[in-house]
Amino acid sequence: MKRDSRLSSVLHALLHMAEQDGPVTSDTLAECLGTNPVVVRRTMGYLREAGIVASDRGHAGGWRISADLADVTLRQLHEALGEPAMFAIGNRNENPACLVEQVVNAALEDTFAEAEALLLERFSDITLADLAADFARRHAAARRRRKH
Amino acid sequence: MKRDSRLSSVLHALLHMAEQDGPVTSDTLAECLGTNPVVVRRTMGYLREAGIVASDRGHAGGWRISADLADVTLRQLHEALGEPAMFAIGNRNENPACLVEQVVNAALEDTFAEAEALLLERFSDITLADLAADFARRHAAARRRRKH
DNA sequence: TTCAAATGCAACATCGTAAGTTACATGAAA
DNA sequence: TTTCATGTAACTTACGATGTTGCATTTGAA
Repeated sequence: MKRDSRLSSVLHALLHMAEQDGPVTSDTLAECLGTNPVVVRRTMGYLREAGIVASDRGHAGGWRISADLADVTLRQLHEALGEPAMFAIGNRNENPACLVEQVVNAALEDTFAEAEALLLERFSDITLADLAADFARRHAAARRRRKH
Repeated sequence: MKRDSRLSSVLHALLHMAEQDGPVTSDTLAECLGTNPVVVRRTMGYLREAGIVASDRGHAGGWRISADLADVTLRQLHEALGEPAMFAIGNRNENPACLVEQVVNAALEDTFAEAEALLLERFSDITLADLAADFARRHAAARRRRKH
């Protein structure tokens, strides 16, 4: 299964942007992420539509976070990306005439719906500020280790 | 995302087999599932390795369930299929040097691990016998409706 | 014995989609 | 007016489940 890593990508990008003073260019972000600037623009474009980031063209342009870090949850980011499918496992046929298959679908759908609800709930609880704080903690710890 | 529907497929096949007296051929199952007999053999082969079904060659051959319906859980089937990835969303890079990305990965991994644990727990609770009973219930209800 | 019906399996083709790439237009600051 | 940046369309690539073809093998019945 090929996984959608856009949520991971935008989180990585946003935290780097949060560490930076001015705007960050697509080229810089692409280097951080190990990808192509066009891919960065394409993916960050979804966040711009959702009002989470802004982009400036021309000299000294690039990407900025246009929201409060404490207000942006993983769930919002997931929604901004178009709520891609969470699961790599699914029903063979979504609207079967076969009664047997309906039973199978119902059982799987119920189970996956419960798991998706849990995921969305956790996503709602995690903000960019939480992750930035986690980073700051680890960063300080790493610096202490280097001193010894 | 292209989803893995093998779990759905084998459940559908197993319930049809449970309704049947003798062995069921790959051709018959393929028709039920709307697919190709070779795909059926390939997928059911995993269940044979796990001891859940058996296959007979030659005349009057086909597939049989070789376990008690009440003993086979969705979790066992998932394991028999090689425990395919549950999620269509994942980290961009599994072993990043970047501390920022490590923080992102950890947050996502924790969340998805919790959801996966929930899924596996639910899968452990559902047996083929449960689904067969559910089918029998719906089947009877549908027959009653037709009488009116 | 022979034939037909079934699985076993290897090799290859198809398909869908995120990701990657190329090319060029557009806008903003020096 | 030149340079640096994004915006975007069009195309290619990568990948794995799924689909397909072909043939060997086994089994029961005529």
